[in-house]
Amino acid sequence: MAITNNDIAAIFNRVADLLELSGGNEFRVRAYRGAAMSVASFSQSLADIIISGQEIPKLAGIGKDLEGKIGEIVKTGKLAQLKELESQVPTDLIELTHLPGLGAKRVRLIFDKLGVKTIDALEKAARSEKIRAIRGLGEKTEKNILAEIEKRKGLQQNVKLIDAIKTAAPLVEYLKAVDGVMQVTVAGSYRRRKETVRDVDILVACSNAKTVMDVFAAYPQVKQILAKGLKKTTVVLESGLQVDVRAVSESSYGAALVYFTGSKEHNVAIRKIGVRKKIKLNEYGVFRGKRRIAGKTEEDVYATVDLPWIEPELREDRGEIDAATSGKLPHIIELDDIQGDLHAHTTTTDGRSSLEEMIEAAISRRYKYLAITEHTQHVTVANGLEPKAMRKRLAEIEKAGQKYKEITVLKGAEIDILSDGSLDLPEEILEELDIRVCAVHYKFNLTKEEQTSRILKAMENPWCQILAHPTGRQINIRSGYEVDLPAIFRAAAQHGVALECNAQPARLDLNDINLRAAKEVGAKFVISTDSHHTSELEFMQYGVWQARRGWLEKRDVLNSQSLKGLLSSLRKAPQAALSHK
DNA sequence: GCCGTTTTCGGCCCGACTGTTTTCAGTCG
Repeated sequence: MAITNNDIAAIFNRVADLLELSGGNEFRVRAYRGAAMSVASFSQSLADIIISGQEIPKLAGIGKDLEGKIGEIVKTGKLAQLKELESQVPTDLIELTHLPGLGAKRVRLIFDKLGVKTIDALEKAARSEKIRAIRGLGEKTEKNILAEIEKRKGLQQNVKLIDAIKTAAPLVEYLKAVDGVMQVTVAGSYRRRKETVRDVDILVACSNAKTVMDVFAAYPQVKQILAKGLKKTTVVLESGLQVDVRAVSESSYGAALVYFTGSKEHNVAIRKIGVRKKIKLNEYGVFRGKRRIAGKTEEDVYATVDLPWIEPELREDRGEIDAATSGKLPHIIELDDIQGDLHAHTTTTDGRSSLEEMIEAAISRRYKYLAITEHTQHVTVANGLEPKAMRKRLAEIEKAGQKYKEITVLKGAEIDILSDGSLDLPEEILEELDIRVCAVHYKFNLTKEEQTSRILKAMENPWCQILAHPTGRQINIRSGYEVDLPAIFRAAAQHGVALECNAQPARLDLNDINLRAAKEVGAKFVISTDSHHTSELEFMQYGVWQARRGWLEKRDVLNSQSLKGLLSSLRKAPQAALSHK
């Protein structure tokens, strides 16, 4: 089993956790965590690079020592240093540090004094009031520990971006109505458009921070106040979502926006540039000595470290700072670039809007084209169409399409990839289609090798033009099938099969890192909503956000082209079939 | 453990809030 970058990152993170618990040098701990980040966000497989005998490229935060350790992990699957640490520090303690309010120091302290290693033992110790007896801890800390253990039992997952947006919208309006409030922006991972968010960070520019804190804490949906100060308040809403509100003056708004948008790693990276230039960046501004030299806008703040403004979706410290320094930031795609949708269902299969309703909804979005892609027969749960019914449906789509001058309706199908890699439609029907979207819908539990060869076989089929939702994952529901994605991406580039960025907010498949990895090997993409209702055409925005996080530009995305451009860029249908058309 | 436009040694981003203790350490983002 090949070692993935994520495996290496997990080992480094575990080393960091154990080093921290053993009281090791905090900067050394940080070095391991930084290395883990660096490895995890690197788009090529380090194992592949090493096994093929190439040099490991220079990665940020990885020096000679850690490079050697990556080699050791790839070659042996293990790290001797980790084994050594595991024999010295009880590994159970790592889980305790994940409890909010408990870090390595306190976990170690409680372990040393009471021998507590597990959550259960911790709960017992807290209930019998043994925690408060430890010098440096107290009654409040003990109660907080119990509260956190209780909360854990009804564990809150990261929420999907769409749910965070729905929750935040009324709260933003509520805060905007407060006297003295000038601007309200949801920052954090929400503004970076991550597929899920752990909490919602709201930045308020105002002249009366204390009032804003009081009014926010009194928001009717607040279930619990976790912290409340003069500038910052943290609450949990009834929905379980955590919300932070931070208030600053208008003159600091740009600096605060940079700080509060993150990511943390991006901020650290630009602050380090600041340190080299003898300036200090914080949420109030940029300072040279005591003198404030910027802070009102984000552009001003970036300019002090000689960087152009960087799109929030790129702020992950995954190379955007180097790109910005060298003037090579990508011109990432925008919603307005999208000219049509290539994946949509209707009431004939598992959709909830009629063909005409879907077409009219696409027209109202000013699309130039819309592909109707009903399921094929194997997907029985979605009322997939047998060849005969599919042929009838294609005729209906063609006829309906002729009624509309503003848009071209493409006859498509979402063709099931069967377990042997063949396509779920006979050639004579494949030939009638304008667009062929292929996807896996069952047998998720094949081995990685079986699943990979199944999908590769489908991609080698000359009729396969688009691979839809390539991993099959659903956010917070299932992780997707095991498949060799780098091999899929290479095949996509080689055969000219476009990879779908599925815009369903629960799919967003491919994800950001995979989109970028596929782009780097030369693959092309489509962004499609997989709509089952007219209202879902709006999901295009989510797909575009994910694509932006994956550094995709207009030229990478085929449905940003005119109909003519799209059709000439999609993989060509087999010549033999075309010749007798 | 990494890193270098004052450096190969001596730094390593920066501030808010909490709880504890009485001036600050720990945690978090």
